[in-house]
Amino acid sequence: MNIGEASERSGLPSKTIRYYEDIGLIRPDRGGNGYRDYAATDVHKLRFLQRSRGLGFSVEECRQLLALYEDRSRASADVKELTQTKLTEIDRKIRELTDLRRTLEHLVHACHGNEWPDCPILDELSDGRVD
Amino acid sequence: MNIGEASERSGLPSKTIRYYEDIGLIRPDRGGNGYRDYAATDVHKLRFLQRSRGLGFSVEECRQLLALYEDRSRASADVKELTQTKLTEIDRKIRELTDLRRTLEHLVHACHGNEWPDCPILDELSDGRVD
DNA sequence: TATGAGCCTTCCAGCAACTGGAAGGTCAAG
DNA sequence: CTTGACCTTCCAGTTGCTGGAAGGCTCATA
Repeated sequence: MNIGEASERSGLPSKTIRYYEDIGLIRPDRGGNGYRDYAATDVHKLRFLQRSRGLGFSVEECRQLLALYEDRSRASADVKELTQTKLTEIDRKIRELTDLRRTLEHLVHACHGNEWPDCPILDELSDGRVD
Repeated sequence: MNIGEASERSGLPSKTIRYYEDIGLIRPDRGGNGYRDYAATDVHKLRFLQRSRGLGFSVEECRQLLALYEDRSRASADVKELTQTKLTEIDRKIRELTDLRRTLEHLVHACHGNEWPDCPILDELSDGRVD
């Protein structure tokens, strides 16, 4: 499939897809006409990249995450350790998003009319490190 | 408090804090010596920025989120709509992180030895849009 | 009072991760 | 066989920092 379709299916702009190829994240085939030719696997990877980038992982971190998929010997200790690190990061992100969500909801429902520093819910939010 | 302490308390490098001032996200006082002087409020905002940036919100989105806090008339329809939009985004991010987490765990526990395209768990992961 | 470490300041340059635009080749439809 | 929507490469610009130089401020210690 051409880059346009890959773009549509992955949710990434063509420009970005070419950029990801430049920096070695994906290696699509080329047709006789020089056009890039994407397989379903490539689209999976692109969608994966689209998501993990949007979740605040750097390109280098995404490269590591992709490597977890590509590594045939996933049982290795290295890979397990890396995965564990990433799982911890993901858990932290989920926690932070949940906090953020709670803050926003409370702001709308309970804090209307008050400015930030005076709002008790935001104090509560600050991870116990309020000072 | 000086920028160093604000940095320590917010988790943001001093460089980044000065940059956020450049682009108008925060406006600390200045002491007689020209040093920036951060209040507790500023640190709250900085910590908030540190988190939301790390969760994949753009600086402009963070500016909007901060505005939600600063807007004295939070009951307005505009603000409620913006908040709702952001809540939806946050929910999506949480869902995506949860998926990502599940994928990683499954990869370690169930898929060892197989390559990506053949792994049924990754098919299942692709949001029903596998093709 | 001076000297030095460790802050702080501004300014400018560079990097990461795109993003847009120009200039031109390919392809399917009419 | 042309028109329009694709595709290609290349180069320049933007965003969001990040590092370093050059110099000023502060405070402890000699």
